[in-house]
Amino acid sequence: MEQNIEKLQAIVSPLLTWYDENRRVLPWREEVSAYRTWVSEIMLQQTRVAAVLPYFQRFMARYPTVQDLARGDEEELLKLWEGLGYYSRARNLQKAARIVAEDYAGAFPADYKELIALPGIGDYTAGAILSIAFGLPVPAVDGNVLRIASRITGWDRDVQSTKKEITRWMTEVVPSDRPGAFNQALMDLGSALCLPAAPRCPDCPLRGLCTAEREGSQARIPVRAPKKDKRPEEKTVFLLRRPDGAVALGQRPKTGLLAGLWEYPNVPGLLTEAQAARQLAAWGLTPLHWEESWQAVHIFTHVRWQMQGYAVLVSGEGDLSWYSEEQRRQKAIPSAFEKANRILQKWEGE
DNA sequence: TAAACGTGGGG
DNA sequence: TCCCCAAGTTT
Repeated sequence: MEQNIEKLQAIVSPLLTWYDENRRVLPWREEVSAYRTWVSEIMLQQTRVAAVLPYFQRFMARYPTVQDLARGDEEELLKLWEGLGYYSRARNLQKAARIVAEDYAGAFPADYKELIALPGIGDYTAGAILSIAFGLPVPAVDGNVLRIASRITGWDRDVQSTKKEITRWMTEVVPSDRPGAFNQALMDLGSALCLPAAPRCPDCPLRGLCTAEREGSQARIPVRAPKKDKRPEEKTVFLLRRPDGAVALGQRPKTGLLAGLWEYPNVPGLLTEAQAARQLAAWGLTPLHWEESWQAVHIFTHVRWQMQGYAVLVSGEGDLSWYSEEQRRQKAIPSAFEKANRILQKWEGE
């Protein structure tokens, strides 16, 4: 074990040197504060840097301070978050902002236990904020660190105990003079060179210090958990427009998948056009013109939606709720309904 | 502890 | 087209 810590200690200096020359220029690195580090880390959870960039910029323009976020409207926040996924992150972000604003007078606590008590902040994010924003020598063990540390040490045990073990090692290894740079260097190395499938070992500054590279075991380290099956779901989605331009939308339940976001009316199963016509009648609507139909698949982490879509011009109000273009602009509709969104955009452009 | 929780990009 | 993800946290 001690040997693994020594292997990791050996990478600190060459990694920092590499980082100083190769670090990515990122908006949350240009100007560092606990608030900005926190927001960026939440957005980056399970999300690529390129996807985060535009969201981060818009977010900071709209909510420059934690007080602005605390005072903000949740519906507007979700609209800003629309398309970024894992929407509970946005809700937790605001819950935490309100706690920081009220209980901490707007100043993030530089304390692991207090940070981790905030909604949405777990072990990794607390470590990232403490090291990057507060300069404290704390590890921030994410997927990159797991991958790099297990390869450096040649750790090929199953994934169960890996994170705890590597966190223990990294606690000893994080340099107290540049903890934030060290943690971010690991992220950049993991993103640029120490890739999951095809690591670019010949270009790596840690070549010669890496057990996996020496043994040629990069491909099987870290050991990955077996992938799980996705539950198939079939649904029929209705893009319904009235002659006055109003479109039917519904709000999803407050819990579960895409909680609280808006969606087009939909029912379980793949309906034929005749069945869809009966569904419209059941809602109390009269079809005036069947505009178009489509098929779409949307893959979530654990569910696969197979969708049949119908775009119909209808009359009546029925049991549904109708919204004008102005009202729709303020509602967050997830990417799962992209096809319908696109058709609607086309209509709005006409 | 394992499952739930999104999305867009790359191979 | 399909599979694999990417700076995890919550329950």
